[in-house]
Amino acid sequence: MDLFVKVFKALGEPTRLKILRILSVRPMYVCELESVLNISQPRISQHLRVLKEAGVLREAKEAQKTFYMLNGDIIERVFGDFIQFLGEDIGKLPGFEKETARIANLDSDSCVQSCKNVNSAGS
Amino acid sequence: MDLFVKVFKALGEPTRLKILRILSVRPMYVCELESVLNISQPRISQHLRVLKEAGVLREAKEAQKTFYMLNGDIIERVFGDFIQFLGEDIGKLPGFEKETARIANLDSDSCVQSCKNVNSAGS
DNA sequence: TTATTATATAATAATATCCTTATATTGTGA
DNA sequence: TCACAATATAAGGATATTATTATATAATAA
Repeated sequence: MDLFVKVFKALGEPTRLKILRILSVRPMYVCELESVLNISQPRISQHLRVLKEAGVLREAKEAQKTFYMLNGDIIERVFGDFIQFLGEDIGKLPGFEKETARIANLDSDSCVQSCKNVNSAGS
Repeated sequence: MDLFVKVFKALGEPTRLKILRILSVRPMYVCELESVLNISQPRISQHLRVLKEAGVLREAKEAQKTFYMLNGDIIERVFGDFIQFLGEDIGKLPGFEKETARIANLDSDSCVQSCKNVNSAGS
């Protein structure tokens, strides 16, 4: 799930989406992105790092320059995995053990805050 | 593009992803989510609002209760639209006019900051 | 009407994100 | 080596997000 969060967080920012869209035209150097986007170089570098760390971009160093490109069809794959994640039997998902158990225990009284536990206190 | 940002931002948060995953088992009342997730009610309500405003969830009021459910296959549709957005001819995208023009003007000197403009200043 | 249930909203503090300015790093050519 | 080009990183302030606590709203039942 952490990967989903990371990727969606990376995509959920307008400047990064613009960078992605530009790089989907063709791979570019940072300095080219700077010309195209007309925003500051550190700002671009920082966003590129987030996208790279999410696995969405790859980089290729060429002398002083760095070439950035979309990382294959990773976005499609993550999207597919996410749809699958939503459709999967929740009992099979790691990290949802407690939730699965609590869903199984949901009964019609689940929403009644009143004296549910008072009587079971025994005396 | 704003819609993409809104949806990805909504998905890019662990608690909201958990809520989504739980609601993909079946629609639930807020109080049921509270039992299942074991987190505070305001926290759940606030996340539900974000998801609803992104269009990912729908709600149905039933007396005092509110029933929340996944909004059909909107996620799949947004994902599909986004892949299409990335593949589209950038010249056809609203909001990318300037970038399109600047890409067209990129030349081999695009990365040379030096005296590009000095000579053209005329004298 | 009054109390209670279910939910939403408001206010606040803690944390995270984003952008800018400044500086560091690394490679290249003079 | 020295200067510079290209990029990355660091530090700072401004803003946004998240979670908590407290309160408001709205429906229902007594």
